[in-house]
Amino acid sequence: MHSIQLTLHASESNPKFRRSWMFPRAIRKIYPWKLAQICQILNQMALNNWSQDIQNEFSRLLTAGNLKGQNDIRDPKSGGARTYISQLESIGLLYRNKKELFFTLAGKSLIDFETPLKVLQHQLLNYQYPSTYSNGRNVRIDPDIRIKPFVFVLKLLKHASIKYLTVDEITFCVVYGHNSGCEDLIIGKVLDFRKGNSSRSDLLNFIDNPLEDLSTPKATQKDNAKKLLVEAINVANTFKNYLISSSLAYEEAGTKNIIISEEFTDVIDDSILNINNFIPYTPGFDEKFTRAYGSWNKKKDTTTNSERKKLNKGEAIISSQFFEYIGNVLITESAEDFISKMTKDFGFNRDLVLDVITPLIPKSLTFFESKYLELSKGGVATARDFELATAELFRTRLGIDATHTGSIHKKGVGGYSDIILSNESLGECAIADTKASSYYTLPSTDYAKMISNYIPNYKQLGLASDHTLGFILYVAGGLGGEIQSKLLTLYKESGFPASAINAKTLIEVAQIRDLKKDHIWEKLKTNKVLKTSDFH
DNA sequence: GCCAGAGTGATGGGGAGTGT
DNA sequence: ACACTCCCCATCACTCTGGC
Repeated sequence: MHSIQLTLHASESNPKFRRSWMFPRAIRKIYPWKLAQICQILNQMALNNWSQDIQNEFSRLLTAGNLKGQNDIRDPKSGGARTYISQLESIGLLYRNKKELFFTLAGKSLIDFETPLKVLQHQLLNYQYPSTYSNGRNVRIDPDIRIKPFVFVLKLLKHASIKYLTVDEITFCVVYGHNSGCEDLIIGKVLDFRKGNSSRSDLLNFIDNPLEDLSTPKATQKDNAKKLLVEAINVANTFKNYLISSSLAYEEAGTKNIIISEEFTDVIDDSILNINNFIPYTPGFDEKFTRAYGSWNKKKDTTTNSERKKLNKGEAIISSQFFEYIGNVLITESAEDFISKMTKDFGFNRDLVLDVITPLIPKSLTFFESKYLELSKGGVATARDFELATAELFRTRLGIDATHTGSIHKKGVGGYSDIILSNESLGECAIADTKASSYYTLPSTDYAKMISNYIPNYKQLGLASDHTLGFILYVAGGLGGEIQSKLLTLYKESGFPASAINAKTLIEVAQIRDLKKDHIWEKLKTNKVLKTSDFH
């Protein structure tokens, strides 16, 4: 155990093993709703005899559901479907026993709408080598490599001298992340890379022994360092897409820099503390490993799962399309857009569509969470969608009247805030401004806009002219700096309570059951950066 | 031990999408 | 309009299995 470095050295030139990370890339953006979509389709198949025929049928269903391209299967023994299965297995949603497939508890939770984003985060934070996947015949990651890739990179992202990573820099992790002791080596390489203002074309210069370090058992051109490096960059790109899909990190607006998501600090820090706690893996006991890996909240889930209702082929397509829809659109009461798409484009009967989706609607918000977080940090590119989604969230999920005023043009000087909230029963309204920023500090220009434009102007909108102004609210992806004291100053100067809330908190509040509108309204007046616990 | 057929999933590339 | 990024997938090199 003390000789990890030595053992690695001994196998360094063993061409039987891969020396770098690998992830299945059937799909790279593994958004929770997308994984749920694939699991949903798979769940309609007969899983007790996973033959090539069933695999081809699975491929056809993926095509029918617009989940993959419209290509016909040319090779009768196509590995396409197997790559999807391998991917679901590698993140612990599925395990295999001889010719049968089974969902793990994590996999079941995903289809059952139980906190899908948390499930994915948990699975990635527990992703480890060695594993069933890393020991797989075509992967063959060196069994001495012992690391949790996602936790390792998140820890680097927290490092004071690193702070962000690009795909090029993540390639160093892919190639040299053999155990947690490799951190210093990688930090050194990243800093050297930055110091030289290097680009992708310089990357190979930072690989010590390209042909050995980049070697994989299946590479067809084992002596072509450039090709091998492209492959490692591809793995880094896949890794980045996995990580971003889980919302644990995000791409900084306008750059290619990957940055840690502050709002998930608690789960991330907990995983960093446990970075050296591995799930035991013994080659040959693959089912045992994956079931342990996939039992994400085992303590809670002791009930025997009742057999899920099998949907027919049409219903499975409607259902899986609906997962995609609710992953990308915050739906109101009726999902009319979706219904008309399914009737017009797919030719389904309206009643059938309603039958399938009606039970899914109440919990649909849990799938929109990752999209909302993405919008909340996207800068100018997503600012408008973030305004609209926030207004919709207030209206349909918090029961508070909200009007999107961000695009109303004001004659003369100044403008209006993004959203006006109103509460008839109290005779009050409120000004809300959204900021699609990951680190919003309420800068002085915004402060001035509030004082000199939004507050004096809002009554001209005629939406709430007879209402008194109850409070001012900022909604942003992330909040930081001196925002707390600035809110207090704003309150003192304007006379109106001023609060701020981040996107994650707002969407969590929207998921709390039985919150009364007036209760939320009062909490929004508390003059501070709000937390979910403030609303209970 | 040898062979043939079945199983496997990484590899490399076509091409859609995106930014400028 | 052009360059670049990166998504998704079918192929195919390799391994395994079982019959003799």
